[in-house]
Amino acid sequence: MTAVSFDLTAYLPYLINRTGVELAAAFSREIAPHGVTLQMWRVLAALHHRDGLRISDLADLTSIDISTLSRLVGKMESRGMVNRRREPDADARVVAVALTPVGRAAARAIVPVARRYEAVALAGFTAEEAAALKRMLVRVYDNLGSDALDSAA
Amino acid sequence: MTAVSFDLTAYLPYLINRTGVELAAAFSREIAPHGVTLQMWRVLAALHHRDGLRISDLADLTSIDISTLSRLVGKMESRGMVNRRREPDADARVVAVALTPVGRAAARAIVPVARRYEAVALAGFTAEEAAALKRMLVRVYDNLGSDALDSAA
DNA sequence: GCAGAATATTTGCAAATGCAAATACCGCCT
DNA sequence: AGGCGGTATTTGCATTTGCAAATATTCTGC
Repeated sequence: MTAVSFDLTAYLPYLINRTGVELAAAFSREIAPHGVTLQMWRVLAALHHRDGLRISDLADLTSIDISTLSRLVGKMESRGMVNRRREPDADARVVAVALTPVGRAAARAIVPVARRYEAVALAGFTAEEAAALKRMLVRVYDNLGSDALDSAA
Repeated sequence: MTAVSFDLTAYLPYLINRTGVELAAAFSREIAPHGVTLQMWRVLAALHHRDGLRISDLADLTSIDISTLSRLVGKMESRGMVNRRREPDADARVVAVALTPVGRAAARAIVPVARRYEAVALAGFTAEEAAALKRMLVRVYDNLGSDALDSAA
């Protein structure tokens, strides 16, 4: 600490960022053998959770920028993991992204790895503690949603 | 949920990632007026916490890749926020990065914003809850450190 | 004291990223 | 019916990113 003393190691954004980065790096290594990048996994997981999502829904669910996602979906499509369709009888602006059998198989193959990985992250936690952690993360996320950033000095 | 049912919304890496991304995006907007990017703030915060760090220490503390950091420090140096020095009587491979008065002033100006921002993120939390959340994040981080990724199926 | 393994940082390069503009389409209002 | 503001996605473009190789320096064993 210099001057205005600011304890980084007790600063929530710092703790969340480093945990997220570490989690991402380690998990990327885990799934690399499956020929899938972390971002691709995020898309697969979202579609596994609920198939036929629109690009913008995927953006919400994966926290990936829409433009990046548009290109990523294109890449995944060319690899035969997903397909885009414009529903004929629906809003022609929206693109529904759906898993192909290949994509579904990849998702199914990775889900157990993801579960195991979560277990590693939560080693030593009781079910109660893990649930409490998750609830708190949801609360933090919700706090950020309602942009309460006004009380300027 | 499709087939193998995987509840994304209760999946820790998902919860952490989206919170981290949201936190980063919102905070970036907050500090943009200060002419500082989020990554620059991370470096400033690390140096404010402890000045004269080496590039590799900064990488540990900020979770930024070393090569990215090398370039970022260069940019910050050219903006007069930090300076690099090779200590004459020490290991000549290492570069110590130190805040300049300009960098220190920027850090001091942003610290209150950061504090306020943390308060927004933790709105509705008791001090006890906030501390519990932080402790758990540290535990998760530590769990990932000791690479316990072996129990292959 | 010196060759070779190890460590700290920088740099080359291709890929990923994100903002903003372009495109395509919807739907309301008159 | 027709224009206009709004929404979904894609694309242009400059920047950021990260891996791997290059560089510079230290350390170890002989």
